[in-house]
Amino acid sequence: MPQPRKQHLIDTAYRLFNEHGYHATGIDLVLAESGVSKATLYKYFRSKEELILAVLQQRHEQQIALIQRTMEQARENAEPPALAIFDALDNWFRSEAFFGCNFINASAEYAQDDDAIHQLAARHKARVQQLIEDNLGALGEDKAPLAAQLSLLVDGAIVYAHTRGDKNAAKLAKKMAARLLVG
Amino acid sequence: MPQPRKQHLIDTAYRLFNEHGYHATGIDLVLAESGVSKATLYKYFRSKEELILAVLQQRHEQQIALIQRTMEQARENAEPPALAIFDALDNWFRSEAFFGCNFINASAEYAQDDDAIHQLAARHKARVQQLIEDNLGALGEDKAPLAAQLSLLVDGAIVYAHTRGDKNAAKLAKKMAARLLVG
DNA sequence: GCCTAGGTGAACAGATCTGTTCATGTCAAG
DNA sequence: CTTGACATGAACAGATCTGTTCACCTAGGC
Repeated sequence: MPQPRKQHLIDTAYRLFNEHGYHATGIDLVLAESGVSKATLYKYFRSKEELILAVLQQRHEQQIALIQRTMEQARENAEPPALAIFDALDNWFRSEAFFGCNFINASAEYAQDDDAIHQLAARHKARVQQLIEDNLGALGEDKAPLAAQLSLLVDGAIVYAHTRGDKNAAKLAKKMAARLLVG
Repeated sequence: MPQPRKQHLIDTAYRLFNEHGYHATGIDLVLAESGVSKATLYKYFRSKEELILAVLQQRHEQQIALIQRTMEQARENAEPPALAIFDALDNWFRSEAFFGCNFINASAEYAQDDDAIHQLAARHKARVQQLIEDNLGALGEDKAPLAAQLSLLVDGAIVYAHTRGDKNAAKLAKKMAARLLVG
């Protein structure tokens, strides 16, 4: 087993950061909830910031994989891949563990754009947007701005759902996305 | 002069909360930057949370007033008031002091939906959406979902601009909004 | 001059934060 | 049985946090 405790720390921290935010979640709480000792945490991570970055990095990879799977499945069903993202959002909003997007929330807490955490969030969003663009199919040469608009809709839906506690945000955004795709 | 120090505390705290976030901004920093003593702060506010709520409440009133003014001016110029909001966003994104929306950021840091700060943010967003709905003009009976969609676009533009540092988000959102309004 | 209201500055309490150190415990391989 | 790798628990340092208290100062009204 490769580093089971490191992984357990990341998973526990991920949950707590979501529920209570990054600054509000102390290292001691992560340790208590995970049952790992403080010395072990600081063996795997040089600082709390490094733990945060590891959590976001893992979440980044999971999200990208989920989006790719969702789009692939949609293409098999002869549906527009870009629209399928909003169905995935809909599922997410209706799950118990929805406290907004990790990256948007991290951007909010680390608001300065030269902060490493803020920049990681920006890179994640750019990667998602690129993924959308790559899956637009044969839609003329204006793919880039269209992907940007769809990406903006994704962020809008997430924030709308979280701040207002309104789980219908994904459907709302999907209608707008569908309009964009018909040209 | 009615309570000039109280106002000064709110203004200073507003700036610092924006730049560094709510948890990351300590009371002591607000005091140092404002030049007010700690005893005075705790005379006007029973706790840090109350100061945060006062900052958000003031920001709420200012935002509502700005949106109303923007829409009124647009109507005088025979432009769609709902679209004018995105021009106001564009100005905001290009100003120096743009660190995202106070209410979205506060929602992110106080992620639990039963938190007083989270709820104040939700009420603000609902009020803005109501304002949009009231200014849709003669657009059939489906004003409510249209206002919700425009509100989602506003949030999307703000988050897009802040996380990615892309100031063109307002124009991107405005194009989508214009599409929605033509019916 | 005197009183009062409001503000300051500084000290203080008590909690909590990140990060370090180290003696002890455990367990598997040789 | 011994060794080594790994983890624990607890104490510790030092900073920082919110919130309280109080002696002092200052300015305006009488």
